[in-house]
Amino acid sequence: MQQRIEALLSKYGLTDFQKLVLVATSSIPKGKTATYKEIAKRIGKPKAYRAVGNALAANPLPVVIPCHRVIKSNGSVGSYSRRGGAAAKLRLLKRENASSLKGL
DNA sequence: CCCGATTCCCCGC
DNA sequence: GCGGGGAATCGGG
Repeated sequence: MQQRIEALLSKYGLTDFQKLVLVATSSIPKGKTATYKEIAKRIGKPKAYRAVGNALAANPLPVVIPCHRVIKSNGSVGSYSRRGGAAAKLRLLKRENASSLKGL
């Protein structure tokens, strides 16, 4: 479970906050998406939405952590690993979960 | 010290 | 009611 992820992240040299965010992200239910704020709230820092994005940006396990499932509060995908990646992320979400996206 | 995958509030029309 | 801009906030290098 997520516990496995935390142990894995530990060897990546990440901090507690990083691991916390990544684990919370990996815990996102299938067929659904979570907002940065939701993740921040989940880890106990509802105001750390920005830090949450930072943690996801350092996500060393993109195969275990569906960072593409994490979007903005207004329904937009926000950004991704690199510029323009948002389009791929949106496409991925539509193909994987078809969640409540904004619609481009 | 500065920046970053964000969010919310206020103002104007 | 809608759109745009600025400030606030948290952590990491």
